[in-house]
Amino acid sequence: MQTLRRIPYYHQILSDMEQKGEQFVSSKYLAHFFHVDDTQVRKDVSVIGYKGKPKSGYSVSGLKGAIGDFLGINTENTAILIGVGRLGSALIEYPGLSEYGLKLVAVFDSNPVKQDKVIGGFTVLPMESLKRVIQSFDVGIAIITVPKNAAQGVCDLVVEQNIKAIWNFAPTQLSASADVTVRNENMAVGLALLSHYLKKRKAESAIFA
Amino acid sequence: MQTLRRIPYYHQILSDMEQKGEQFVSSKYLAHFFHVDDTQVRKDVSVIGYKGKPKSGYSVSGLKGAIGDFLGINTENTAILIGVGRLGSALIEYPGLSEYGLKLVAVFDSNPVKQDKVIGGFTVLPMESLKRVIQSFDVGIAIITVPKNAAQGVCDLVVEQNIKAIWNFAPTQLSASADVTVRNENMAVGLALLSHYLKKRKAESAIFA
DNA sequence: TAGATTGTTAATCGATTAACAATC
DNA sequence: TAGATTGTTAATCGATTAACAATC
Repeated sequence: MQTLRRIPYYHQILSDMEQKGEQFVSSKYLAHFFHVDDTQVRKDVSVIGYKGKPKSGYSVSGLKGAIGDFLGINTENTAILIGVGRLGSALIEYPGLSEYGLKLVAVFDSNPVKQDKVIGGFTVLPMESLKRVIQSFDVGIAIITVPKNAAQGVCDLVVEQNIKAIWNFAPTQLSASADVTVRNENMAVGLALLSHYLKKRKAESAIFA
Repeated sequence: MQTLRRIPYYHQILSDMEQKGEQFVSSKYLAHFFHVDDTQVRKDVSVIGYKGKPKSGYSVSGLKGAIGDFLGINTENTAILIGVGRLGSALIEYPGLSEYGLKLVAVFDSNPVKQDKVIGGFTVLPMESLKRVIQSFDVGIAIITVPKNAAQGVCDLVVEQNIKAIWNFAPTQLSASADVTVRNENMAVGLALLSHYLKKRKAESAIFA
C-alpha cells in the first residue's frame, strides 16, 4: 500500500511545520513534496481518519497527532538491538528512536569482549540471554546490526522467539515467513536508484543533443 | 515504478549468492523474498533486458552484471558530500559507496573549525569552494549530511549549480523541482512502518481473542 | 457572496497475477 | 521424453487522477 509509505513523510513534514509555527496546511502543499495530485493526499488523510476544513485545510498539529495515533508511534514499542558494532552503537544513542515511540530494553552481542560493557546506559548481554529477555519484556521489534553473514541466523533466532517485526541494517536481504514484517534498511538501494536516474538522464540528453 | 525499487534488492541477493558459489537462480526463488508472484520477477528481468534459460533459470553472475549495467553502478558516478558530522564522517569511510560505483571527489562543511581537517583522505573544504568543485569535476550526486535546519538551504545551493541527484540523510523532507531526483534516507520511516504493523497486529489479535 | 479547499464517486492508469505456449 | 522453468499475452487488482458537489 503506497499510502502507508507516504504517511511517515507527512508526519515529518508536519513536525517541521509545527516547529515553524504553521497552523494549517493544504493538501496541495503536502502533495508537491511527492509530485502527486492533491486528491491523493486527501485520500491518504481519509485513510488516517482525519478531517480537514474546507477553505483552511488541515490543522498541522491535529493531523500530526492523528498520524501518530494511526502509526502507533504515540504509544511505546519495546525493542532489543543485536550487534553492538559501529552502527549498532550509534543507533543505541540515537535520540530519534524514542521520538518515534521506540523503547530499547536490552542490547546483545555474541562477542565476549563486548559483553558486560555499557553503551548508552545498556549493559551488553550475551546471546544466551536473548530468550529470557524477549519473554520477560514482551519485546515487539528486533533491531539487527550484526555483520552481513550473521544476519539471517540472528533473524531466525528472534523469529523462533516469536518476534514479529524486524528492523534489519545488515546489507543483506533477510527472509522470514509472511507473518513477520522485515524492514531492510539498505543504503545501497538509495544509491542504486540515484545511479539509475543519472544514467537514464545521460542517455536522454545524448539523444536530444 | 515498483520494478525499479526491487531491482537493487535483486542485485544484493545475487551478490550474496555469487559469494556462496551458486550458479543459477529461479524466478520463484527471487520472488519469495518479496512475497510476490514469480511472474513478477520474470517481468522485472525482462525490463532489465536479460534472458534466462528454461529449466535452469537465470545465471547468477550474468543477471547481476545486467542489473549493474541497468542501474549504472558498473560505471563511476562522481559525488560530493556536504556536512562532516558524525554521520557524514561515517559515510566518507563507508566502503559500500565505491562498491556501488560512487566516487567521492570532495567533502564540505560550513564550520571553519572542521575545514582543512582531513577525513578519509579528503580535506574538508569551505562552502565557498562548492561552485568551483562542482563545475570542474562534473559532479553528479550531492550527499547531504548537514543538520535538519540547514538541509533545504544546502539543497537549493547545489540545485543552483545544476546538480540533478541528491541523497539526503537529514531527517527532513527536501523539496526540489521535478527534474531533480531527491532520495530521502530517513530512519524514522522504517520505524513508523514497523510500528504501524505491530499496532494493526495487536488490534487483530484483540478481535480474534 | 465568491472563492478556496475539502471529501467522495467515477474514470483512468499502472502493477500484479493467471494462463499457457515455448524450450531446454 | 517428461518435467521444470522461462517469456508473454490477457485478466484482474489496486493506486492515481479527474470531476464535481459540499462547505467554510
